[in-house]
Amino acid sequence: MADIHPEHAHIIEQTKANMPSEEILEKTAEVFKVFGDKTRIRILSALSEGEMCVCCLCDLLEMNQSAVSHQLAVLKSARLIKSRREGKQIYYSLDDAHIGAILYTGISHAEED
Amino acid sequence: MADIHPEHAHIIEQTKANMPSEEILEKTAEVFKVFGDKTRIRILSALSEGEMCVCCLCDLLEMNQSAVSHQLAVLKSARLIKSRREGKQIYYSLDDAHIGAILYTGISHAEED
DNA sequence: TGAACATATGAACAATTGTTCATATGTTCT
DNA sequence: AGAACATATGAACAATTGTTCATATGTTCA
Repeated sequence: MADIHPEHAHIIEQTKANMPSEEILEKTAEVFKVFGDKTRIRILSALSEGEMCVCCLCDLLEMNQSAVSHQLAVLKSARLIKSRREGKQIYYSLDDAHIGAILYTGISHAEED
Repeated sequence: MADIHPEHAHIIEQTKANMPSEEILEKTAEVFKVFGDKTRIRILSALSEGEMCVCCLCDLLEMNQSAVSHQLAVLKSARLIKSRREGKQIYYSLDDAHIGAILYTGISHAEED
């Protein structure tokens, strides 16, 4: 590891002071981690069009019900989606508009170049 | 797996038609995956203040040089950061303004509630 | 109440990931 | 050219993750 040049010491302190807290950094990484899976992106993308029940998602994604439910649980515990029951079926939707915005930003970035 | 109700079939087709391509969905997940690590979020957060050399990052993050370089390589191959050499040192910075925007959106979300 | 349906959940396994250690590459200065 | 410095990279390992299979929970309807 190299010695720190005198003129760098100040920048390091400055940057350290401006960094979000460890707790926020941790939370931020956790949120992105949840977005960082193709199956979950597909679910979020579908839900960005409106609420949908589990069986529809299974059909849409062509995945078995267990795999879909597991990912819905991950998304829900991260508060990216919410659910409501209607009879036997459970409908999922994006938790708030913010989620759609994050998703859209990421998709836009991926669509470039 | 349940049968699809007739009124759902239409929604499924509609949603499927509006979904980004598999390639875009894949890319989107990959980008978020790179954002989904605390060390990398700390690096990106630091670089959002301006360019920084590797040894400064090591000092700032209190991590060894190898670990930092490995993560810089991940960030660079995902085109989230770029580098420039100045003598013996290599300075890293965010690849474009878009990256800062995505980071900021995630941090803002984490800061809520 | 019991059968059929819709969804959730636990265990297990392969695959992926982040860090460390050791070493290689590339630059500067004498 | 050789020494010192700054960074990159390969191998190895523990830890985490996504899916599958089997089964549990909760709801509706006869």
